[in-house]
Amino acid sequence: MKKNQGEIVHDEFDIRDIEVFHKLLPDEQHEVLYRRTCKNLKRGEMVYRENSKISGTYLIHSGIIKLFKTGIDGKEQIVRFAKRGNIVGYRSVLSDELACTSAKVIKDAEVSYVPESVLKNLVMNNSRFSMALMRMACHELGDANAYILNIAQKTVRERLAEILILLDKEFGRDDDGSMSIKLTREELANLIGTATESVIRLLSEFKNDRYISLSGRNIRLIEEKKLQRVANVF
Amino acid sequence: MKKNQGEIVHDEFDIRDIEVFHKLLPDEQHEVLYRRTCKNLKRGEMVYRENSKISGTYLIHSGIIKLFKTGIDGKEQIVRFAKRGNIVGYRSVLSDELACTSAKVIKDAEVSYVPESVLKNLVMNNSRFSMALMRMACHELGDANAYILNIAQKTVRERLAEILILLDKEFGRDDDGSMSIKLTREELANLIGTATESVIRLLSEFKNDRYISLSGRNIRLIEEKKLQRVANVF
DNA sequence: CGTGTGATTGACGCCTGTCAACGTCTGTGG
DNA sequence: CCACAGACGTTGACAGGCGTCAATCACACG
Repeated sequence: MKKNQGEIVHDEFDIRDIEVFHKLLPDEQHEVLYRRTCKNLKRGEMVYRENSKISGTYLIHSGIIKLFKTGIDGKEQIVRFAKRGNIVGYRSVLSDELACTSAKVIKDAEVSYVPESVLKNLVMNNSRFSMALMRMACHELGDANAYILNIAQKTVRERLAEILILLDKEFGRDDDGSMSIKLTREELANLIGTATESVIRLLSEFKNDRYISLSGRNIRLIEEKKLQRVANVF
Repeated sequence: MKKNQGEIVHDEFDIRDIEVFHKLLPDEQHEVLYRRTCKNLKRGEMVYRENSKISGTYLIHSGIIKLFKTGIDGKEQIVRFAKRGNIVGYRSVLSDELACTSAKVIKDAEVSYVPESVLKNLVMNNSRFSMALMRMACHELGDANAYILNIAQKTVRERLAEILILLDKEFGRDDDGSMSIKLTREELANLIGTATESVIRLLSEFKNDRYISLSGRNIRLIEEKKLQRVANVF
């Protein structure tokens, strides 16, 4: 949202960023606006932690959040990213369970926090909204299933090639042509379920093969077609 | 379910088997009973296929269904089982997507089929039911995330030990003490994401170590504690 | 009794995880 | 401005887990 010149009042974000909330009636939207809290979060900040009780849901207006589970000896497993338009934490709220993932900011983010009671009221009273949420959850479930297949059946090499293509598509590119999402090698490893060193080796292999170019955390896809072939996608 | 008093039609199953339908009002339950179709399915029969349009959801009254995705060169990846009380196919119906899995009968099953329109009407009109369904979907999403962590970070050996414990717990045991769910070695492999031969080798290893006993597809857990340790669960 | 599916076992080797050492960069504090 | 610490990236060496291929066995079924 824009601020009034000079005075920084309007650090409130536009609820229309979040598609699923389009289904709300004007009154309901106002209710949300009234009850929500806006926050600016910097890279590295935690949004919530695995196994904690979540008392509300977070709407992402900008930036990127990673959702991950913590495994043996603290190794993270990223299960999903959330960007503008997504909401996180709703799973725990709606299923009345503890958070099954942690959420951490990857790219500075603007989020608004909507208390549990508000969300649940909306679900109970507005069936169109409820249906939209359900559709979202079901879609995510489909993604998760696809993810399981990939990790279970593909080699690390294939998974890395595929994830590069997916991330490039989902988050777009910066002006310089590099992928907009910047991950550490470790985060890439935690995403495809492998060791950091393996990611490094495979990335430089792709680089030598001229499939991609590297510059720090910036990755540019040069030969997407060939990456596709490596990824074994049909 | 009984129809007219006295006359009992045996090929109709009790809707109360499915917990989420408890939220329905009497009228709505009757609507479901009136519109549903009962089926007996034998091991090996397909319920629906991946990438097909699903026109309704299936309620499982007895038996076991496996849900799986088909990967490269046809290798199956099992993502979930469904048993008495579960419903399958609802994900595609509610998200208006093609089926992201195939469903196949593992243990002879009694299912009833409820057309899409009926399910959607219920969701739109009964918010308590809708909430219950949502809760179910969200819970499944949590399961899927946990599964991703397991496959990504654990060794085949650990995954096998863990899945044996989980299946034993979820499906119970027969009179002879063997796990109630009988899977082929290949299905076990498709569940934990490995090769059939690896499952065979590890099973006989567990057997030699006296953690389990084997007799065809019957598996009995002898030393669950030690399996737990192998599984690396905390 | 032939046929087919599933279970086993052995051989082989590559992919990948682990360990260790080192290089690079950034921010901090003296 | 430099030194230092700490996070991140890179490279090499090495072993072993696990996938693949192939042959054989076990068992059910028409």
